[in-house]
Amino acid sequence: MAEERIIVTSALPYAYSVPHIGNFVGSVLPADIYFKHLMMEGKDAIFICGSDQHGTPIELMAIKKGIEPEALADGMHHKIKGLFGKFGCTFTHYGKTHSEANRATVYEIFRELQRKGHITETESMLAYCNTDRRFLVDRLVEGTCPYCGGKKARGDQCDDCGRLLESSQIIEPHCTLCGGTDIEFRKVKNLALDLPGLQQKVEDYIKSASGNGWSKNAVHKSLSYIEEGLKARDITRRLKWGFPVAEEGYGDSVFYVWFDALIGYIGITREWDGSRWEEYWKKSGVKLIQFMGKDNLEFHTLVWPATLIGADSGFILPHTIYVLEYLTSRSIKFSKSRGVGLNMENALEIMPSDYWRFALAHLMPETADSEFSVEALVEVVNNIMNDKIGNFVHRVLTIARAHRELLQSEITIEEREMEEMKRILHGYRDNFDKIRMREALHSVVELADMGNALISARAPWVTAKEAAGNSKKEEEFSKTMGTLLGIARWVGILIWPFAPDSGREISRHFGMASDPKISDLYEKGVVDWGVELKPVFSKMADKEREALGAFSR
RNA sequence: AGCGAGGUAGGGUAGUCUGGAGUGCCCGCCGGGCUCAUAACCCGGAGAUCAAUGGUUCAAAUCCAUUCCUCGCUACCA
Repeated sequence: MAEERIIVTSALPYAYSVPHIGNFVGSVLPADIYFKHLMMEGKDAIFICGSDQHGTPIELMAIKKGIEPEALADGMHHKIKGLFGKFGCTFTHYGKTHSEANRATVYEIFRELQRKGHITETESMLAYCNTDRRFLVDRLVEGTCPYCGGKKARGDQCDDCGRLLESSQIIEPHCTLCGGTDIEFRKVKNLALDLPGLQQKVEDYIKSASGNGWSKNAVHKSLSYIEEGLKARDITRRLKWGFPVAEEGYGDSVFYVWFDALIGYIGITREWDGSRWEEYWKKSGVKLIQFMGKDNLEFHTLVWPATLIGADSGFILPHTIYVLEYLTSRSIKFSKSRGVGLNMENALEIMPSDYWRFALAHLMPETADSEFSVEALVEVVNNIMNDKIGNFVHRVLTIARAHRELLQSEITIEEREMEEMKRILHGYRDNFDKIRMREALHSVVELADMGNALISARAPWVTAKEAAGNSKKEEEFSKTMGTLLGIARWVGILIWPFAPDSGREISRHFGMASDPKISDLYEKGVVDWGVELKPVFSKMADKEREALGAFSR
């Protein structure tokens, strides 16, 4: 039987600012944990992610800084890529949307959509600044709000009354780029994806695919959009930064950022391996599993499948669309649009990446928004990760080292305990199958709980004292420690997707050098006495709490 | 406003699809144990009208209806 092949993706972070921890926990972290699990299971899988580089905000920022958008986007791309690396993320390829491979893919898919009649035109009024000689997106037009008279209304929304606006409604509009008032409104055309024409096929697809572990939110929301009726969605914009649209009448347009960002999943795979990418994207039976935050829902459940269905070029469709909810916080601020608050960069200055990975996985908003606070973080890090897991491993290894002469060279787990461990392992794998990673992590905690209970019940430190000249006690001690060391070894292996550095550190004590596999659980275990023993984790102290406190609201 | 998702001990969550004793987990609280370990660990206990109201049912946290509260989406943001 051919081995199942899997593509894991995370929503592409926008290369505008450093992602905050809410962004991280909402897509890249779950995707990375899930991918690591697949690696442990020995699956044929790749993990694709990268920078979403085009679009208005980056173009505007570049204008403001007086540099080329590409330079800006590439700079941020390298920074973000480096940060994910520091957080232990192991992409098969972390690419970017502004690449030749993606450009080629975008044009190919566009041509197919066009050839098959899925591209229509839309018309709208758009502000044009005669001074800057460019079109102005709504938010670049400011003036007086027609409803409340507020002076700082932007073309998309009035901050004073909160109403959504059209830039043409603004009274006395001026351009925020040059400050001038020489603005006129011109009728512009855009190319659009004919979603109404593809709606039926998308609906059929959602109904057949959503059984594959889609979140409730994703299914209900998508079907509700379909019930309302999909509208054509623009795929072009009057901007300079992006892939130019090589069509008559669209000389000053580029493809809209969402269009090439979604196609970016394919483009990035192609950038990774120009000859093998089709073995992933165009082979039936390949499972595409996509992670994203709920803000990205309809792009992935509706627009993206519609694009692939419409192009009809043999592309696979998403198997599982896994939509995470939000990490929210009343106490700590993190905002991407404003670029303030606790982001991935300053998080690392507070604690090592494993602490964040573990704690964020424990608080992961899988089924509902989850509340993030200093107290919640301290609780997970200090009580669960450190006291339960770290301390368990440490105390077992300490006892073992103190009475090394009483132990057999090979770790043997007692039968009854082995059954219990297998039960926990079954839960762990089962939860990963269902993509319930928070629950899977809980199985690791359960294993440590089991170990802590066993160590109390058996009190090996007592048996060790009684073992002098007593072969029965010696055997008892040796059996107990075999089981305890076995549990500690399992903890090191199973914690790896969540906290890879710590998992490896624990595993080193058991002579394991490379990244673990599930099959390693049943391999002969030994203890490497040569490895220096020190606590795996430490608690968050006042210093770390204060550092976090600096990001309080 | 419309559309989605939530509201379960003091706090945080799972359970809801497929109804069957309030069943589970983490913290906190109370009592006990242990001294191998990082002031850690183990055992036991108290604590919940499962948001509210009405309905279906032998039986409702779970199904239906209505109401209230929270979050998200409804952008020429991505």
